[in-house]
Amino acid sequence: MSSLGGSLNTSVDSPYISSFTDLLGRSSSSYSKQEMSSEEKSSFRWDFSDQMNNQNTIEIPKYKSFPPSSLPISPPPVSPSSYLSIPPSLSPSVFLDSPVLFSSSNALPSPTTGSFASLLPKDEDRKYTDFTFQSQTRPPSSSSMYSSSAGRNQSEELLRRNQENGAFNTLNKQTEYSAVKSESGSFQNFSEDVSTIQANMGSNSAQMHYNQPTQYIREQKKSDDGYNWRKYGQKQVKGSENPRSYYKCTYPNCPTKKKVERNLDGHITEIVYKGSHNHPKPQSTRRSSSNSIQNHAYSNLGVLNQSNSLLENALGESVTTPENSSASFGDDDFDQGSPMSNSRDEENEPEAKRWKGENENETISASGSRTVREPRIVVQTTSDIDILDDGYRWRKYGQKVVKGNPNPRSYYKCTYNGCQVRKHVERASHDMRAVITTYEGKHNHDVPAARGSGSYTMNRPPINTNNVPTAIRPTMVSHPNGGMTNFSNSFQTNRVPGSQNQAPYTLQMLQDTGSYAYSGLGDAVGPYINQMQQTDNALSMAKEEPKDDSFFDSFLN
DNA sequence: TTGCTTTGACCCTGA
DNA sequence: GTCAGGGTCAAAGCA
Repeated sequence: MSSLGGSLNTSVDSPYISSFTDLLGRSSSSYSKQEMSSEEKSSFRWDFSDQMNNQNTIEIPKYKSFPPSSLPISPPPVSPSSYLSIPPSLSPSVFLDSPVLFSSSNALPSPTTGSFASLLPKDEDRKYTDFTFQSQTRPPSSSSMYSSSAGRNQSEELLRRNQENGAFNTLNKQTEYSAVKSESGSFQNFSEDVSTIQANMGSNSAQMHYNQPTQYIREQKKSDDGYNWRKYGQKQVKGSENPRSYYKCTYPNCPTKKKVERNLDGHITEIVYKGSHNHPKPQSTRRSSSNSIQNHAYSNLGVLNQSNSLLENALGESVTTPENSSASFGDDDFDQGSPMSNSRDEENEPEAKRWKGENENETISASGSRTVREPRIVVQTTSDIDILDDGYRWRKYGQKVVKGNPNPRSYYKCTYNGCQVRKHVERASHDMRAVITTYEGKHNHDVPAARGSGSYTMNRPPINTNNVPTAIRPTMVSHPNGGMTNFSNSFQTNRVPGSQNQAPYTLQMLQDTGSYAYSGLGDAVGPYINQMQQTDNALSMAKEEPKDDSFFDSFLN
């Protein structure tokens, strides 16, 4: 869809265009994508900036209008000034930060992240045998964002240099993680795709998946998540044909439990962890009883985040944004093996209360302190809540289908170090466009500075100068700090609620700053832009390699 | 014998 | 108080 140079078009073929347009001001239009004329598509594509100003002059389908299979997958003639361009120096991490990277032509995105809850294959049967970091056997595809192998070669060289320079300190960690994930039999695809993106992004981290020593893979084959589990129950839960199995950590006095749902094929459809391990990961090579299931609910996202770190390391960049510091799969974090250990300390707090707590609004920290959270419920009848995010960084840590709503409820926690705020998001059962967001707790920090703002020091080529200094930060629908606020579909030059330090987000920032664009725009626009781009890629992926929805589902868990 | 899974019953919680 | 649903227990069976 885009050139090797890193330009990413904002083709309207992305379903998120609609959302973005909603964000830009459309409030109620909702004709299908198929109804969009080519002129409109072209208009939006080539005059994106104009659309920013003429918010009400174009109707864009809502998010449900997913692109047809006839998406253009061959690289279009790229005019860097014509598309919403992202310079090649853009940190690929932004592409890894949103699960929308993996899109589906027939799946609804996550209400919050835009992630597609079900896409990638989840084929346990494949397990280890077909996992390899070396398998970039898929020929360059026109559906890839970029198709040049030259960029990859260059990336390899850069990667090698970075490794020599010690910039790949976390490589092994990543390898371990990836290998672990491979046990689901599906991670290879993810790795490939990420790598493809990275390579195509011109990143020197492109080969990180391909160059990793296989010894780590073998090591990881020895165990699952490293802990030993004992199944203590199984139930057929209502509303799902999938039996749910209950596991306990076999370590003495370890309170950790997990419940696993499998579909009829035996594939994991959901894993929910309860509590955290109070012990180091057993060194035993004995396989755990949970049959090679990983910490899907936590590590799946972690791989994205750690990929970020790897990319950044590979790029030799210093990325110190709160998200990266808290959400990246850190180093020893994952080694702890705890389902909750993929982040910082606050992540390690017992989750017993949250699994099925006496009080859903109460959590008990490891030290015994209790945190009572006040739930807030906001019904958002927007087309896509992804764009209407609240400016904070959220990391998905779970997902489940709750009674009364066939739509899965996505669970997120604030990635800010020490912040206890959580939220869960679900689409209303009666209206898929309505999203119910429940916040728990209050942020103990401002809206985090936009990722990369001031942190990315990449050289960026000048790009589109057709700047439109229109603030594209949407009015927040709700805010954990300030409670609910009225939602407006109009763009405003407003500051992020709760933050006094952030400058208004402007499209100019987006266009001028290149890689800053994503970060500078914060969560509101960045993810959207990510989505636009990633969706293009993801859709191409989906077209190229039909994937089992379930894996992606687990990936998001 | 040990450790694990299976499975029906029981308990708890919330509506 | 009743009922439904989810989580847990524990006996039985299996490897």
